[in-house]
Amino acid sequence: MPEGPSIVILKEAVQSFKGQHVLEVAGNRKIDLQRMEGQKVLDFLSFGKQFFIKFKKFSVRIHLLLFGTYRINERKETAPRLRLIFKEGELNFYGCSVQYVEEELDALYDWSADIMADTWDPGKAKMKLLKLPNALVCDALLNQDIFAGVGNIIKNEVLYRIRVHPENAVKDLPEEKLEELIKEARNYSFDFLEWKKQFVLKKHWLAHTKKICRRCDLPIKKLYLGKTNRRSFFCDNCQITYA
DNA sequence: CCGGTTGTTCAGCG
DNA sequence: GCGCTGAACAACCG
Repeated sequence: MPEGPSIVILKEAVQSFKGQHVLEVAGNRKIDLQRMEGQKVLDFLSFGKQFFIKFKKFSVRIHLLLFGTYRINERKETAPRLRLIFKEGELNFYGCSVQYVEEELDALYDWSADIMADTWDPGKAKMKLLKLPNALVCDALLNQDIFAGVGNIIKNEVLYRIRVHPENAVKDLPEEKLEELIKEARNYSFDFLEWKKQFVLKKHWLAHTKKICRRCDLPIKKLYLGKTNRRSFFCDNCQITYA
């Protein structure tokens, strides 16, 4: 479910509830869910992998983490963490983190760091990367302060596409390669979005979970790399180490 | 049926 | 106070 593009799909899918009042709230999250009852949904927003329901005096932040799911106008067997019932339809969230945010969202988030946002700022991403010269690129791509919304799949696919080995340090990449990384992080994320909508995302994976490199026919390596220690799938032969 | 994971936070420790 | 590690959470796929 939950890399940035999937949250964009969620946001688009709930737009019809915008402006509606919450008639009833349920859920097993042990915070004061009733606070939302009677409130009008002013907006639905996303920042990276986070989804927000904006009310007048507060917002609700939902993070689907690894396993979170949602249903719109239908229910799963399991108990929802949060259920919002509107005049016409309902919204159910399962297995996710649900928190209130009291602050203005604009004060908390740098929207230009959201890989999917219209306001995405590649120049700013480059500046942030240059401040982390020793970070491995596999970690840098997962850094939500720089690439909010990029997850492990996007990481692996971007590095494979631009033929960069995941263990390069940021400072070792030639400048144009660093810029290509930034550009492709966004570009692949939009491919992800389209493929996910068409239910053909997996079919398009070139590296993630793959065994053989389609370029050179040699085995794809699977290693847990970097401080993030996440699965990296890459081709030693095709993906360059610059150091 | 078990093992693994598209993610993050937090406690505990040195 | 720092970074690092492991646990915890949770649900579905192969």
